[in-house]
Amino acid sequence: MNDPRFSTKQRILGAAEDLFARRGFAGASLRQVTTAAKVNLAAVNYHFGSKDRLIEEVFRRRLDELNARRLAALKGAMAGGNPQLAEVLAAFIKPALDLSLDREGGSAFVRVLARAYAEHNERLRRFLSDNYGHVLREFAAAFARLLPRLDKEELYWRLDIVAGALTYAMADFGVIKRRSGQSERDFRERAAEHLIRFAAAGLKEE
Amino acid sequence: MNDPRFSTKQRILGAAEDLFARRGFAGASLRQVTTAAKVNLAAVNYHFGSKDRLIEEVFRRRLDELNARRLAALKGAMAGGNPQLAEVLAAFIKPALDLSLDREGGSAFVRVLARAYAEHNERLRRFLSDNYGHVLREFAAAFARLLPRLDKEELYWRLDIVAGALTYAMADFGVIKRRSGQSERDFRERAAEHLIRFAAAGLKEE
DNA sequence: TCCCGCTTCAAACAATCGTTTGAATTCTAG
DNA sequence: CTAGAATTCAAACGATTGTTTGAAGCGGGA
Repeated sequence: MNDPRFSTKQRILGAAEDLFARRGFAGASLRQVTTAAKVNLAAVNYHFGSKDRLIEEVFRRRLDELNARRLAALKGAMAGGNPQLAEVLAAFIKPALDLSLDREGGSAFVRVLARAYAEHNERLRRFLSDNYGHVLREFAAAFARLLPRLDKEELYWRLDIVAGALTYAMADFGVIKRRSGQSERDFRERAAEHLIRFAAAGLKEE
Repeated sequence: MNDPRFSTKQRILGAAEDLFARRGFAGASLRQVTTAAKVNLAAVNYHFGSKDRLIEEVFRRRLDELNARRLAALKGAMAGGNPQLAEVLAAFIKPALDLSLDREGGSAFVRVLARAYAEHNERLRRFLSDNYGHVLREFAAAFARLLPRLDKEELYWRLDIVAGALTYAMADFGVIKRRSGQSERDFRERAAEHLIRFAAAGLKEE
């Protein structure tokens, strides 16, 4: 009993993640969330204070680990001395892939993440920028060292495009569907491979 | 007077487009829409029947012309006999760019379009697929002729990535901001150029 | 055992939601 | 000018929203 993995707080976060992914932040009501979590309606305001703060906690729970993995993978890729472009790209993309394979709602979360981009919500953007902006800056610096012939503006443009393609691909927005024989893991890994090769080609160009 | 460009119907569509872009379909209420449009609340249900049908009309108004332009540009690119990859890409991307430059809400609409992807709303997806799926199929066929060495699955993967990057870039999700001296048109055209070159490199790879 | 802090609960709060109504107004064709 | 259709209007509908309340239930230390 009392396993913190199934605490009221975690059950709310899990149900919120799922419903935010499927119906959006405004589209999913607290009553839907608490019903799915098998929790009393008032528990959200008791544990989180408000719906906005619940949304922030949904992000924090996943992004803390995601970005730690990304930075660790980046450090690993840079350690060898002469890192390959594909390695650095993989350091950014693979942890997101792993997250999307997490049995407990990870694939829902990447869709929530994509929604966060679509929402031009100022409060949410500032929260994400304040808490996780340094990760993007570290990767930008790494790419700058790998592609010294690209001027800064050109590099930023291309990284921006890569980030867009990644967000879109991870959230399953695309038209490509998994074939019936194929496992989810297999499908995701294939997607990451295609994405890394495509992005590497676009980044290296000229 | 009675200019159809400023009719009740069009004013509602314009206001809805703007508010859907900023707050999402669920996040923007009909009261906010009708207030912004300087129109009575009941006018939405009188002219469109329901909020869902209003959403569909917001898409139809822009997509009819967008897709007609895309198909015309594609026909132009294929007419020469030996079309370049960049031309076909431009036929797909440039009309979206032009739309995003339309003074009357075009830039809001591309953000609405991006939201449509984030919403996994079944009704909306079917509406878009039914009405505009044939455009994507025509472009896929054109790319298949241009890249005969890629097998079908590989091609679909890459087109999927391109579509994601385009959606993302057009909706201004990225971190790149327009410099103060730069005009909106200039910025958008630069974005399209980067996107076309990046996508062409990724599509041609190997 | 009793007590106290933590958590859960049913119920209600005012506000806002999409939609409907029926009368008032405006437009248009004869 | 007038009849009738098309449109706009203020008001209200029941349902649902996020949040608050105060009492009930709970578990562990004295």
